[in-house]
Amino acid sequence: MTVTIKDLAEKVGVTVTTISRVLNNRGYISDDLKKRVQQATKELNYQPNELARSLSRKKSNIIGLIIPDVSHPFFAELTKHIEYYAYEQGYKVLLCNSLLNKNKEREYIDLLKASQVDGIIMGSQTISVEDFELINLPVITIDRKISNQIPYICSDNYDGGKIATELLIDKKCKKIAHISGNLQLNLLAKQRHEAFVDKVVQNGIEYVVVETDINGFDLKDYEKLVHKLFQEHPDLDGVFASSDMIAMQVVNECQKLGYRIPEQVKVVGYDGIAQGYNRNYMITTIEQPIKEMGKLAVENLVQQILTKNPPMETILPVKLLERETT
Amino acid sequence: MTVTIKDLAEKVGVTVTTISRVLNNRGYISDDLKKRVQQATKELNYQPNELARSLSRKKSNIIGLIIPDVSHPFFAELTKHIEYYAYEQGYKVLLCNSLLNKNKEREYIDLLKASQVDGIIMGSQTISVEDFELINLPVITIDRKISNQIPYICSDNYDGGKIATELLIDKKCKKIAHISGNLQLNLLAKQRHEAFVDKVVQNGIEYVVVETDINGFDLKDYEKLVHKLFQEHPDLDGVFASSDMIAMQVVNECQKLGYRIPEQVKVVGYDGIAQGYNRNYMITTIEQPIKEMGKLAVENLVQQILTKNPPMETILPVKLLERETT
DNA sequence: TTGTACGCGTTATCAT
DNA sequence: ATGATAACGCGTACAA
Repeated sequence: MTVTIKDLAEKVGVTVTTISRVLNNRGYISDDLKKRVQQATKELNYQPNELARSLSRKKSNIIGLIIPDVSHPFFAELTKHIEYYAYEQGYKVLLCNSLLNKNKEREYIDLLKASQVDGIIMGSQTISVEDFELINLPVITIDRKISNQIPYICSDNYDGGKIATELLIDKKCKKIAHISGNLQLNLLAKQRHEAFVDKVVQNGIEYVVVETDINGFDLKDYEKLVHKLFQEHPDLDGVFASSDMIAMQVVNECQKLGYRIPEQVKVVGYDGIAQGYNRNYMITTIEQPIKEMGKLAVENLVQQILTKNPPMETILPVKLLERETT
Repeated sequence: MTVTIKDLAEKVGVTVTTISRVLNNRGYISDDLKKRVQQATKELNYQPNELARSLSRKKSNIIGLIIPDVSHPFFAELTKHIEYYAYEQGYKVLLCNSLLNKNKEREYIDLLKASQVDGIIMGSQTISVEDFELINLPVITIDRKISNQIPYICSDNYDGGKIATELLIDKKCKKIAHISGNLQLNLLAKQRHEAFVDKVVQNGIEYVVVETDINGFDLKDYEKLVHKLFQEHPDLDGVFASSDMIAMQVVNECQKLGYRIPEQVKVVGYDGIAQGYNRNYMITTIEQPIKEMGKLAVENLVQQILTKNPPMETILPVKLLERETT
């Protein structure tokens, strides 16, 4: 049924070796032969079996992408760009949603290794550092520094937190809340929190910090969190949310409560998702260079795969997008 | 370096055949041996090579997912559920964004075949019917009927269009616009358009139809389209948009123009994306059962792979979510 | 410029 | 209950 390199060889009247050579452009081959092979390839509709190739070459040209959840807009966009650049470099991407579930994450890592992927991009982060170091495969993490052995890529979280907080302070906010991602996950994103605290303390501003649940991105949880925040602190006049999704909830809650934005309450989000939910909302935000992050993640990983030595640390600049909520 | 089944066999003191048997639970094996193998597997940290397995078995347990763009919230969510159910059934998913580019789509199809995927879920749809039938692999399409040979899955587009249009008519709209997806793509989604036209004509309502560009989901294009629509038809009092993304643009444009919603203009969207951009926007919408679609797509495809005969046609019901824009 | 023969890691068929 | 060996489809020293 399936036509193999043998059939091709027979048809052309040479051996498989020669065919393989032609197909991979290795060594010397006569132009005449080249054409005959191409011809036969068309006629038989031959397609090389990548599985067999990978097995023989010990290289699958597949990279694994582990993220918490593609349906989160930040990761959706990141995934899009990763896929794009991976394809450009000749790699396929195997998509893995960990759902921030430790077991699924670990299982996926094993599965990826068993599948002989050439490398892994980790945008998820629940397993321990030790588990991580057992991976024994090219890996790059997004927004998390695991150890000195594993390259990571992130945007300048501290700077982002600083810019956001300073903006609110400049705009005369007197009591500012920071809604942070979960801090136990030990992401670099927690530097946004650090910058926030540094700035409000430096300026002697009253502040409050709350953090989201460790289990992911449930909008309803955000809703509750925000609701509770304003119940306990009705006098807030500034909010720095650690994602645009959260910021949207803040805007909604304020509308419900009848607080005018930006007159009474100012809101700054984070991420700057291009597909524009946020853009529609016109929320002031700190934009991460998601496309660039995806691109560099792929490039760094490919470098590792080719046993070059890519940078261990890649920190990309963020940008303030001031819109209608400040 | 890498430990293979041979190493295991040596260590345990049997042949690879026996090991393979134990690993795959085939035939009779003594309990004692079972334990020794498990023991050795742990000690050597052995992991079967899925590539070799797939090659030998002629089954990769990989399914290809071709969609226009994961960063579009509808597909992001669909992808999430597809990945979830695929994983549950023991399949990995290879992610392919066609970006609605005919060539990339075709290249990806070839790549997937070469990679020996067991089947393909097609959420993208630019290539021709003939090209499609050449695929010669289990395939299921989302929202497109290709031929009588290829199963498809969709929600009830006609009903959705009907419900949306009727709602606007019931609410006394006198001039209604429908912003449709591109009709040349020949998606089943065009039935929304058909239902719209049927209903407005039946009721003698003034109407106008515009359709989006064929090249994808650029928000800026939506913006222009909507802007132009209201320029040419400032007297619109109802809009049925074929996606929530577009509906959001309509809401924005109305705000810019100072049209009050829902008093002066009523808006109905489509999709009902759970992650809630729309939910935040509180746009009345027709909800597609995205999770169910993902689940059934995977199940149908797996059935095909196992050479059962799954249904050729799966049409799921939609639901009106009435919120604040009608 | 082309061919021979073996290896990649696993499964499957037939024996024993 | 376990083993020997071919097969899966391709790549690659080494030869010729």
